[in-house]
Amino acid sequence: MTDTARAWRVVLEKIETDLLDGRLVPGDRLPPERELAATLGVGRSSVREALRVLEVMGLIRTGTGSGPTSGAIIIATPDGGMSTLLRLQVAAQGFPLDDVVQTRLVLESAVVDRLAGDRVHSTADAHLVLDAMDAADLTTAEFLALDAQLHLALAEASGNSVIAAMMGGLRTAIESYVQSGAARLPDWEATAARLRREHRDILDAVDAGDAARARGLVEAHITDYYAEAGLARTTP
Amino acid sequence: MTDTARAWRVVLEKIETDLLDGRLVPGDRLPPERELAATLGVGRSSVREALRVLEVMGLIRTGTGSGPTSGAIIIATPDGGMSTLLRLQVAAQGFPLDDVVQTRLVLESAVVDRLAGDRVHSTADAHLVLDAMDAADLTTAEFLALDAQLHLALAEASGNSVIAAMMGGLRTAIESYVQSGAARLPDWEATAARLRREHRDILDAVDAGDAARARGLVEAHITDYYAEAGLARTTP
DNA sequence: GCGCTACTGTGGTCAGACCATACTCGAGGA
DNA sequence: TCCTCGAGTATGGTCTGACCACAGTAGCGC
Repeated sequence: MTDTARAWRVVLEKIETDLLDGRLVPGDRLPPERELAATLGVGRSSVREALRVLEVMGLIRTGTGSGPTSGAIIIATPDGGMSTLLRLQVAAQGFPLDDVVQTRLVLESAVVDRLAGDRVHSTADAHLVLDAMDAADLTTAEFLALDAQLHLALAEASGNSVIAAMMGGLRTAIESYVQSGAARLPDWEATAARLRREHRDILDAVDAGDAARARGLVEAHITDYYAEAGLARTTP
Repeated sequence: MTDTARAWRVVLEKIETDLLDGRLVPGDRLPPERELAATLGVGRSSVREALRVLEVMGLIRTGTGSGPTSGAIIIATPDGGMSTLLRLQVAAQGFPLDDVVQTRLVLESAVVDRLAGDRVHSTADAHLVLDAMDAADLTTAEFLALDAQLHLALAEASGNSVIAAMMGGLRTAIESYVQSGAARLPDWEATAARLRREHRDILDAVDAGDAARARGLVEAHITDYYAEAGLARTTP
């Protein structure tokens, strides 16, 4: 029965077990598609379908030509895959916008909480982005991009790659909604000024080690913005 | 240049924009592969690569034959895709085990916090699983499966589908590690008894509306178990 | 009117071909 | 000897066409 299962799944499982057993580690090259197909007794197109999944999920990178940079190479960079998954699910209405925002709230609160708690990690990157946001000639899109970068910098500073990937993905998933929400604001400049102030306050609280205050500020920061832009309920 | 980009991406983007614009909604059927290929000017194999990605991500379900259940149908069930993504990333060492456990901690704390806070949601499902776990003749694997089910029931009770999907995925991702960790325990029966007790305590706190206590109990519950099984650092 | 059969439409898979690309290696010249 | 350049080769990217398995449907014969 197993051999009647879908051919591409065979390929996927073979690679997954190779990963689990340590036969494949990041940096390794997979066998050429034609060779994989012959080894597993499936067609090359089935191999390609499996590789396509792995590529979108951020597990491999493929390169044409020959030499060390060609072929399929294990990379394991989760950001892209998480973004794609969340974005598509939101688009297909598998994830309500509200739930995405609430989840962002949970994760971001946890991030600043931890950052403020154990002062091991540096917020230097976040400060750099913060300063960049003070430029006066930013378009709305540029400002929002920096905003996303700032929140992501905080997540990365906390040192948890899973949370960082999830936050990046959540942000990407609702990016188009954030853009259109900003366009609906009555006075963007005023909002931008407020956001800048709130960002500074949050980072101040984090740097001061005041976890409770940082958490409260972050929650207000996110909740207020989405409410103001008409993107989500004010209360969960 | 964009039109010389990868053919399967064209297909993926076409479907994504159709979803975003509401031209496709859950329950709809996609055009047949051959028709999609002709419409978009790509080969059928490229279409199939895109559909494979959508299938693994949980956006579509494909069926052979003819009639209403055949073809590719939009379903938007995120659980499978999230599980696959996290499982593969953990296998490929893109996500350290510690980070997965810590993220689970963050999400689960938030879940019980919210459940205890606004008493709108019912914990009836969780109680059912809890009772099932009292059966005396459970194997380790069965107990762990129910354990996973219990935690997932709590996440679903909180009403946030994103968090529920993430928690389910995180659990799946580390399932094999949890299994092998349980096998290393000196006295499984004693641990199981303790876990049962902790589960009851957590649900009691939730039902009593004591958010702070529920949160503390959950954190201890998870942290202790992983520490005992030698799967993660005790402190972040 | 009923039941069976052939047809049709769908995804699943494979084989083969061709192209673009990027490295490799050797021949030939400076 | 060393450099340069061109042919060769290995790889992914794509398309085409073919065949199979399966499920519903229509039409035919009784």
